Amino acid sequence: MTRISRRRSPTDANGNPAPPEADTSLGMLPDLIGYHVRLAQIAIFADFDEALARWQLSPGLFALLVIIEANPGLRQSQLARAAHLDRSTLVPALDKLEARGLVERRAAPDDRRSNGLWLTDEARPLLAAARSAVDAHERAIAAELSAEERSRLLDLLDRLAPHRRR
Amino acid sequence: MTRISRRRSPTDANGNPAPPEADTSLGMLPDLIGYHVRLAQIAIFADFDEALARWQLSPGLFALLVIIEANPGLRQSQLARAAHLDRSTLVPALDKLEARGLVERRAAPDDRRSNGLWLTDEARPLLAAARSAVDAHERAIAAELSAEERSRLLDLLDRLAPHRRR
DNA sequence: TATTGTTATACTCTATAACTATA
DNA sequence: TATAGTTATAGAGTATAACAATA
Repeated sequence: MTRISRRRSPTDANGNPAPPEADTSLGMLPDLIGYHVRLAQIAIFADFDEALARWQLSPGLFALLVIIEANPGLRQSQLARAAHLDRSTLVPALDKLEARGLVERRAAPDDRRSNGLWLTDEARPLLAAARSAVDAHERAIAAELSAEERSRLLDLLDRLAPHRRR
Repeated sequence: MTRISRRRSPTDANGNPAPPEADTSLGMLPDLIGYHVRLAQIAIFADFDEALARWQLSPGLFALLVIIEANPGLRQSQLARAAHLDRSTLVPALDKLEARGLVERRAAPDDRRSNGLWLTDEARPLLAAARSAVDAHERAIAAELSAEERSRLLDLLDRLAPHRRR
C-alpha cells in the first residue's frame, strides 16, 4: 500500500465532495512552484526568527553581518549590491546594527563620500554564537532530507527562473 | 570536462583573492536553504508580477480568486484560514477585489454575521485568462527543469521545516 | 460567551526621488 | 556630470486589539 498523493483529494472519506468549510480549498490552487516556495519560506523564516530571537537577528541582518565579516572595510554601496538591496534600504539597517554596537562606519581614507564597514569586537563572538544557532536551525528545517536530497534541493532552487537571475 | 561548481570561488582568474569590490561576497554566506529559497522567491514573484501585470493580480489576489471560484459561497473567515491570512488582513484585499467588480459579498442566509463570497460573471473570463498567463509563467520559471525534477522539487519543498507545517 | 466582519493601528521590508557632499 | 550616503515618503503585506452585531 503506497501513499497516494501529497495532496488531499477534494472528496472526503466517503467519497462525498468536501464542503466549503473544509480547509482543503488551497488544494484547488494549481500546483505552482511559487506557492510551494512561499509556504516553505514562511515556515523557514519563522523558524529562523525563533532560533535567532536571543540575538535579535533577522535573516537580513544576519546576512549583512556575515558579508561584512567576510569583507572588512566594504563600502555601503558594495554591501547593498551584494545583499540585493537599494542603498537607501541599507541605511536604516546599518543604523540599527551601529546603534547596537555591532558595526562601525569609518570614513574611507581615499574617498570622502564613502564609509567603510567594520565589525566591532563585540560583534565577533555574537556572530559566532548566532552562526551556531543558524546551523541548528538549518539542521531542523532539513531534518527530513538526506544530505543528497538537501544539495539536490539547492541545485533545483538555483535553476528556477533562469531568465531572472542576475 | 564537467562544470565545476554552482558557486564562484572567491579567487579571480589569476588565483588572487577577490577584492571586496567583487559581488561574490554573498558567496560567503553559508549555503543556507532559506537563502536559496528567498532568492528563488524573489525571482519567481517578479516574474509572476510581470506575467500578470495586464490583470493587475498579485500572487495573493490570484490565490483568493482561485479559492473562491472553487468554493462558491465561502465565508470570509474560511477563506482567511484557507489562504493562511488573518481575517482582518483579508478585508482590504476583498475590498479591492469587490471594488474591481470581481467578487461579491452576499449576506449569508443562515448566519447574519457572515458573508458568502462569489465570483462575478466579469471575474470568470478574467480568471481564465489569468490562469493561462500563470501557466506560461510556470513554464518559464521551470524551463530548465524536467517534469521529474519539477515534481521532485515540489516534494522536497513540502518536506522542509516539518515541525512548522500546520 | 464565542464568532464574524470590521476598524484603527502598527510593524517590516522594500523602493523611488531628491538632497548634500564629494569626486 | 556622476557617485556615495542620506532623507522623506510611500506602498505592499502582514499582524494585534478592540468593537458592534449576531449566534
